Amino acid sequence: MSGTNEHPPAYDPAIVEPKWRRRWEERRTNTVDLTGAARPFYNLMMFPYPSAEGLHVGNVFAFIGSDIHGRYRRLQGYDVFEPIGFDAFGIHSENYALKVDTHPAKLIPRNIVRFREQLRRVGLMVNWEHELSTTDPTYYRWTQWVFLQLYRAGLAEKKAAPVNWCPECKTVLANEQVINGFCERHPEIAVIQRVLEQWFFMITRYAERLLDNLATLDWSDTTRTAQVNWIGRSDGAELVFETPVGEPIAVFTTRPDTVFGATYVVLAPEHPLVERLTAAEHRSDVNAYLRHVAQTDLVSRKVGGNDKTGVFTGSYARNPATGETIPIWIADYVLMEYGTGAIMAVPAHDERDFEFATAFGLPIVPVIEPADGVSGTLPFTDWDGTLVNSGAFDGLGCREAVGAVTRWLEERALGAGRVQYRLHDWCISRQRYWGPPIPMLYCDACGTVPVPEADLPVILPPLENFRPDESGISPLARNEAWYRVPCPTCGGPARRETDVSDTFLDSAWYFLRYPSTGFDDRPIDATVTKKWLPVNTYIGGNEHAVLHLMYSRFITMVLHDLGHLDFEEPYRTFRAHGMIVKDGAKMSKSRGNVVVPDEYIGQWGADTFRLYMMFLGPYLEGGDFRDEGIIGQRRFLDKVWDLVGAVTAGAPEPNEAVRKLHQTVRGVTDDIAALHYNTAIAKMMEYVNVLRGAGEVPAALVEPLVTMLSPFAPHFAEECWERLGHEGTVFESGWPTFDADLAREDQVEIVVQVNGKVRGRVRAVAGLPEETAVTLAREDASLRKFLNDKTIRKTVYVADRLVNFVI
RNA sequence: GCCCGGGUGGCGAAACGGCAGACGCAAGGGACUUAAAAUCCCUUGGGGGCAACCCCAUCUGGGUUCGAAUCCCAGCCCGGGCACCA
Repeated sequence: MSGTNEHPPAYDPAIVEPKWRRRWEERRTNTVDLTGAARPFYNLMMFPYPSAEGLHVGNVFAFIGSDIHGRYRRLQGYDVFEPIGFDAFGIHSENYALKVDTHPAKLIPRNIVRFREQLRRVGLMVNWEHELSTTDPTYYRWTQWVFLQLYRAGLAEKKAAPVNWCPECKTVLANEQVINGFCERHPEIAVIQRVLEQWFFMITRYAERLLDNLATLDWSDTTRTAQVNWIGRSDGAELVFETPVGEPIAVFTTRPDTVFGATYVVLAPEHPLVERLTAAEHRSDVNAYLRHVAQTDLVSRKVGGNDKTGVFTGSYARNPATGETIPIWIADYVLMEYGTGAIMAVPAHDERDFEFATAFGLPIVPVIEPADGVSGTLPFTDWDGTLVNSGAFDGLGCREAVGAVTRWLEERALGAGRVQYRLHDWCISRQRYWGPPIPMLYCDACGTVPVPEADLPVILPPLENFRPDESGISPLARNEAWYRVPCPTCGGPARRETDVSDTFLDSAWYFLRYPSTGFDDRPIDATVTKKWLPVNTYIGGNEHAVLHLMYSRFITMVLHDLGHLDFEEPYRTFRAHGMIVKDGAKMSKSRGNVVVPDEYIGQWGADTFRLYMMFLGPYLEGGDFRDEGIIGQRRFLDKVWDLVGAVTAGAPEPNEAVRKLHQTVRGVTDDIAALHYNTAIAKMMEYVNVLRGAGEVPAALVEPLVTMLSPFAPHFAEECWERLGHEGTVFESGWPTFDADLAREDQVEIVVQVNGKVRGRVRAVAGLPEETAVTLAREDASLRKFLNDKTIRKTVYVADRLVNFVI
């Protein structure tokens, strides 16, 4: 075998990568002992929706970044659990299935096979023994169980609610499928609204806790801010406007200080008092208006600013502050789902009311004078003003007037302080096929009855034709054999709920299931959950900053309150990574700019590709995908490969390379911890460049490099580790430590400035006292012409870095 | 309209308020080669100068500071999210 002119083998990922993937499987390298682990660390990444196109580079970017974190934690000595699964139910899969005319039950398993293969090839430290899919009855059985827990807790309610309806598709559309009021699939068809019975989760009852807890979480600020805004807390008051029909109109306002300027009241078209307050002679106008509103879809109704429409009811209400009677109008700029569904209109101090009052010739009474005394143009909506035309409150500042006016009205039972949230209750009904059936029954005798937990799962029945139709009722309603069942309570005839639940319910609890996938008789095993949860680090995209992250926090809180969990926040640390775009735009099938990683991984290997994705730009910011420059990462690996092949025995002499090693360990450690992967790679490259210029390189200088590189290029690092004579896995080598003394430079270059401009540099021993350094700087020859005989007014000294003379 | 990001060489980018452009790509020159590829060495923000050096330069305009890519104010552009929320 051995020749005389033996060259070390060149690095070939096509050999190295399959070899190590096989070994990891054989040796169960990525499997953690869930019961025995001493230092459990739960590293979570967002499970993908297994689309027909396969994983794209955006998904892979997210996974690689999370995987690097997991591997880094493992090297620090943690027992890292890094699971993956598939978010395979939902309207995406269903719509795609309809389009290609293949049943999702056939399509999805096919896609999952492809995804698994792609994920495997990326070289993630995934523990495949805990894989899950939301479409698996052993999973959605417990999704249904979660629904029942909420129902038991009184947090699930069925009520009528408007939905978007496309008359052409003959189906309910999600808000995101409505584009400027038109159906996304039929751009010429206007979407209308229809009222259907839907199941809701009462997440609004948790609004305050969801908001307050945010301050305690270690989350990316952008994500936290998004949640704060989504919850949208407003402090204000609910005020009472008496009406001739006995029942008063309650309005919510954040500006009770402007109540003296309320010149009319507006009801949402769906407001319960509309009917009773409509005077006979206005009946036909009102009915015509209500019909008009029903023709408009929910989205374009809210897209607004412009043309206000409305109609007068013919009735009047009493302004609780002035005692005057003011007209009651109906207008669709008032939304039933926010506040009380009615407002007091203060046209002088609200943009929308001003527009409406102008359009319909209603009176505009200013009650706030701008603080600067200049009577500004109306509407004046700022807080910095004083009250006028407001009786005893004239002269008060707006902010103090809020409390004073509210208290005054409260004494007469005409108002009270109130907090309002923008957060809506979570509609979880979908009149669709591809989801877990909602586990409820309707019995003629007993009414609404939950499916007993022992009868779960309610299996989603095979259905040849799952296309939604004009009925607005789920396709499951066509399967009579399935929905007709005896009532579990009385045995009489009952029918199943035929709606399925929202995909966001599937994903709201998947992280709770991963550690417990081995238990088929319970959703969440108490012992294993206590050990592994809450999640230590969750890394994912900010596109889920509100919905998914909010829903999973809510579900976790509810399960905690019911005694199923002993923590109420699911994710200790959340980091939002950036988005990978292509040519400046989000990747999407419709844009045709989706890039899949397969070709690159095939050509360069996973390790080069992983490094490349992470080097593309800051992980937390994302960037535009392009493929120029992959070669740079391959060159880097080749250089490390050559260093590994040429190491010498013996201990390293203290020299420049040793210092650089310790600096590199320090820098890379900090960078990885902060998810600054691009600069971590750059620092390793610098170190490699130093080693290459250093002549003989002892193994002790290369081994820590291999370890630091291993989270980024795991297969490559394993092979190098083996070539360095080690058995086992590099992931048990331990994260390298650094010595601050050895990292310290003993010579520094001090920049000498005159008035902030660099005029010279002096080399000096590090750590010089200020006086010595300043003297040294002043004597520098290149400074002479700038200083000459001028007086130095001030000297600024930054240790080991700079001296600045101000003249 | 509102809320988040972001604007730095030919390109991706770096830079505790302290030498702007680390690291990498591309490009140009050279070495090796019959040749090409690969590899190695050198150059590479703009302008001036034989040169040591000097001037200009981080979207624009102001400000704070001994000193600003970085902090503050105003504006422009790009990306993402929300959208009549009273």
